[in-house]
Amino acid sequence: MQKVRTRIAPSPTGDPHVGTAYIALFNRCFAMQHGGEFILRIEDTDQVRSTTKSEQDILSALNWLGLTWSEGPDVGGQFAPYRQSERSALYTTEILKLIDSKHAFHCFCTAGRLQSLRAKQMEEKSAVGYDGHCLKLSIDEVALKIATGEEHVIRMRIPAEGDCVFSDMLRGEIRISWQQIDMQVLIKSDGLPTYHFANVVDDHYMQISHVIRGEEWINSTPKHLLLYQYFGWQAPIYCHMPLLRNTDKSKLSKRKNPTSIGYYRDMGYLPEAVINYLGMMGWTMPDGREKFTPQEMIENFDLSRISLGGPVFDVTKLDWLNGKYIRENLDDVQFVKLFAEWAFKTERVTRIIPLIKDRVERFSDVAPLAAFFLAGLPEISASSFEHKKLTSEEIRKILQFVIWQFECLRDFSRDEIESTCNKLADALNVKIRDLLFPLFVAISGKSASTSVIDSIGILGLDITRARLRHAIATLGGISNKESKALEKEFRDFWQTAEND
RNA sequence: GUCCCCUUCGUCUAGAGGCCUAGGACACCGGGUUUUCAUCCCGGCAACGGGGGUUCGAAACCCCCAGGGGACGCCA
Repeated sequence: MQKVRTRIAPSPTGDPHVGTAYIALFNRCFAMQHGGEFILRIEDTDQVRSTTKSEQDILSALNWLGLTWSEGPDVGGQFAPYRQSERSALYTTEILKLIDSKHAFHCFCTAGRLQSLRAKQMEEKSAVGYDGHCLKLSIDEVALKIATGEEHVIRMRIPAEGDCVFSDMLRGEIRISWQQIDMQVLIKSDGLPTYHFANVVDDHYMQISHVIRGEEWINSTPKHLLLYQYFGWQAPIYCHMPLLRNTDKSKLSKRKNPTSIGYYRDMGYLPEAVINYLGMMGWTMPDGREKFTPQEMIENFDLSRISLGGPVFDVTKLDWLNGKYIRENLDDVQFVKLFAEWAFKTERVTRIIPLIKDRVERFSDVAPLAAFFLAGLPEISASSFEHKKLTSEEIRKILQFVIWQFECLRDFSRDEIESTCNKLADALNVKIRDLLFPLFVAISGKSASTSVIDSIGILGLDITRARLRHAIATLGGISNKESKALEKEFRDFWQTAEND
């Protein structure tokens, strides 16, 4: 039997997501249960959004959780490189095969044409998708257009009729009509492959035996299978996991939940507890015990025990489990060590001390001044935000805009935070000190504290966002309707700011 | 809108046709231990989405409906 090889293939386009860790956990667990290999591949074919910082953050977050891999961009391996941006030559030779066999074709349609096509299809309520316009081009026409340097993409052909039938390890037979499948772009106009193409090529050459991924991929599986068929390769076995959910059952998102692994680290969760908690999303030990290690999970793993209902990521239960780990797994010596490592990282303390030094007359003043750097969410109430000029509504708006602005920052540095606040104060036509007032309360729990801008920089985006969101919730929250209006206003503001 | 997936307590789940009067855990409520609180222990509340079949028997199997979710990008 073929050796089991699974992978996690994150895209380095944002914060390390708990959903990535969740899927990684099950892939790794399955591979190790079968004495196979678990590998990590970076899918950075989106040149615009991929960043090396994000890649580093993702690797370190997965490492923090103990989700180690035996092959990856950092450790190498026999199928290196493990970063798609370094594998371009391979995609180029592979796409040629599909063009030769007429399974792929050049498409010169403009974005404008595709847009109006889609609009027309929507209006006629017919299926939305590429209409095969460039399929009619002769070989000579194509050659000419390429020779003149006309911008183009490469798409895959899709059968006109029939169904794609495949078997999912968890869900059994799934049948999707080819008419539902669009002629997917395989190579973008920048010459780089899309996810669908690179993913199939790499999974083949990296000898991936089982693809365990989120159920959001079910509908594109036919494309992937078809590519394997076009190439004459053996396809892996697919297994689509349920998606982690927000409390309202929608797909877990940072708008509604802390999704960044960094948040859980910065809040002082133990990696063992977080990974245990993820392991009980959709899966249970045969004997029903809830506290277990990754090793115990591997020893008892049974993929068929996965339940398919989308599990709600419920922080309350994670809190209980984390407390259980702290109480039961840490003796006092270990507690001291881990707590100190978490709280007193030299680099961090070095940044905090200058902020409080001028305010300290005795060392006994330090803890009250700096406590909020070591805390989770401050204890605040709506009355904490009472202000002589700003209404509660204005304050909620400020807080929300600040969150959205912070999320756009490339580099969450003190200076960027400051200029963001200044810009926002201008745009909202309030004084900077008034704009900052709700931030002081939200971040430190008090209207007076150390520089809130420096504090935010030290706390980092994950904790900052959680506190700002908590403040909004304390003020009664923002209704859906209100949120829509704010989003529109925010976009307008952003556009005018861009034009400056 | 079209297609696909899913559906047991508020939440995570057990359940592979009779062991189900549906079990455990979190949360919540009550009680006990504790100088207080927390921990810990004990107890309580609370669910098979609806309708049809199949069967001697359905939470479990089939069909329909409803609800939820996802996909429909030169993002992954």
